[in-house]
Amino acid sequence: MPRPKKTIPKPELSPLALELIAARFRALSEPMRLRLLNLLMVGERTVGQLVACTGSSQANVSKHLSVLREAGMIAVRKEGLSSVCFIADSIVKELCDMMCSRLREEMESKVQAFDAGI
Amino acid sequence: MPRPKKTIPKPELSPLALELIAARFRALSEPMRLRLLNLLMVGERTVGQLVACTGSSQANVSKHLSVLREAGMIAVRKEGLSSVCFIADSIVKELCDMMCSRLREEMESKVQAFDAGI
DNA sequence: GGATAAAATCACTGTATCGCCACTTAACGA
DNA sequence: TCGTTAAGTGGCGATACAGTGATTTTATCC
Repeated sequence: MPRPKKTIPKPELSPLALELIAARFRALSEPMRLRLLNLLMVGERTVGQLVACTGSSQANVSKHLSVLREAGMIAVRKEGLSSVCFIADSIVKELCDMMCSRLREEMESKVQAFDAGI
Repeated sequence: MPRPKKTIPKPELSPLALELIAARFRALSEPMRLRLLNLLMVGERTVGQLVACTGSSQANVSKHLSVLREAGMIAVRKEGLSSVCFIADSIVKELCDMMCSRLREEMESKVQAFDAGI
């Protein structure tokens, strides 16, 4: 058997699958959470550092981090009093880069259309 | 100049960029919209067909479609009385496939951990 | 023009969530 | 044990959004 994993025919996604996928996209659907992820892409940071970087309240940052944690996108390591956060899923960077470059493409094509006199 | 496009250093995303990226992920953050996109991946469909396939109300489907349209993910072509919807951005399939396979990986690894006796 | 069908839009309700404030919990040091 | 600091949690008000029903717009046919 050369192919132990059968390719999924994907006739239709189950309600559970839809909800799980939606939940992960939902975690990426808030600017503040994207900002936190963007900061964490540089390197791991404590919650306090993220609070300082964003200028938001500690409670708010903590809540957003827990959303990202439940979505499996970040993980937390305790170090003394601090909690060190880091990206736990490489898909985060891929997804954001993909979306970001796509937006850039679209905007540039709009500029071109504008310049072309449309 | 071999590199007319400078690579983006990405020190930090602007608030506008964050909002635009978040908005696109938000469009993918609802099960019903994912379901509509999933149906459209098979081929183009009229609004009425999508209403029939999903079993949801016409008003609801119409609203979700307009969200997807504003996000640039689908486009609509008028054909007589009907509006034919189709995927307008190939990134949709990429993003959903990526998320879907990642979820599958995670679940399978959980099953393995379970079988291993954790 | 009038009737009909398809889709969009409006008005409304219930629910979810963002941000803030206050409080609690957890971990370290004196 | 007490005090301090870091982070998590619960409550609250405002806002956003999903879903529904009713209405309006748009296009076709008679």
